[in-house]
Amino acid sequence: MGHHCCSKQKVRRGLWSPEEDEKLIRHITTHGHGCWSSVPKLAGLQRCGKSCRLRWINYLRPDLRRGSFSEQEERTIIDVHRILGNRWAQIAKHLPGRTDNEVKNFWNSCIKKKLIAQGLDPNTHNLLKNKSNNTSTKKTNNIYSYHHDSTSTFTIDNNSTNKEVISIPPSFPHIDNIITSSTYNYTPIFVPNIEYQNPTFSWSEQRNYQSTVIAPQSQTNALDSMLDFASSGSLMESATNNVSSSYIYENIMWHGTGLHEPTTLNPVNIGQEEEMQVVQLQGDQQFPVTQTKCCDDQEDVYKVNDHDQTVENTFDDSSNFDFEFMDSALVPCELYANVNSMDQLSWDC
DNA sequence: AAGGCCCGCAACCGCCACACC
DNA sequence: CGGTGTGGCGGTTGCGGGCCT
Repeated sequence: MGHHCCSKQKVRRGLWSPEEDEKLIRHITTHGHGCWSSVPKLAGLQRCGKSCRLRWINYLRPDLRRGSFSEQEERTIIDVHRILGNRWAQIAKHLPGRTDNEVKNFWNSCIKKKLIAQGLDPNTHNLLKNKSNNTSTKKTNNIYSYHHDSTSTFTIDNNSTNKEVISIPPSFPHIDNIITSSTYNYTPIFVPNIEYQNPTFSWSEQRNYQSTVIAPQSQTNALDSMLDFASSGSLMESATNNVSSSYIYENIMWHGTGLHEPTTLNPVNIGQEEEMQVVQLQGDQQFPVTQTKCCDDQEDVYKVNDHDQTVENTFDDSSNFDFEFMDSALVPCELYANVNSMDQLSWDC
């Protein structure tokens, strides 16, 4: 087996010795790699060209950044992965000095587990759904996870037989204003100086019910309300949720955080429409968005009322996503870090 | 101390896209 | 236009070190 370039040769396999590394470095720094298939012969190595290339790119390159990933890098990986999926090479481009292999390994060994522990599907970044107890009503399929900052998480499975409480915040700020609409303030995280030649509208994600839950002081115990919800499957939410998401609109990637105002949190209300306002902060235009959540396991349909036009998009995972644009639109983590992270759900006092 | 197990990471494998002939 | 070689990428494997019993 093996690659075409090394099928005829007797090649070494396995870990590289320091001597082999030295030969490869010496050859490439003096001659460049040129055609990789000729590198082994020219460098005096009994390796296949492909192996040489991999060793250089992933390990020997002088511009590599070694060591553990910073929190900022981790955040960047999660955020970009949310949009691009397992496109490790593309993700690595946003992390200077990191290789696709490194990012992939870090994802598989670390981030993946963290997301699962947070109740998130590492593939979709959506809330994990409990498929094991698929009974007649939809509500038994849903797990709602509530997060507050990064220090604690508690998960409520609305089967009510599985309530795991890891920690509960000791107190909650008071909320005075009770309004019924949801307002999302979107800020562009990348504003290219281009004309809108090819308007796109792509949600990278929507996550309705993963949010910070802030109970009013009048509510003696937030946990009680959560457990009410868990047991009944329905609860008039006496809380204000921070919600964040991002999407692409008119070739601009927008990141939004906002308040999902008190509403009915009810897993059986799937199919009902939920209105939200998208407010463009740089400019005067507003884009009202109607978001319709369809049944489980079906596509979500989003209607965008853009000015006087209505654009309708149907999404199946990220299949309609403008990958090419994303590659150019996403910025390195140093610049990216000054916007609120999509997952950063902090107490809003 | 030794054996088993787990896990991170380097390396490999297989596939695809593209260039060239 | 098809065959071949090469680069690139994502998925997977397996080595080896650390930890536990």
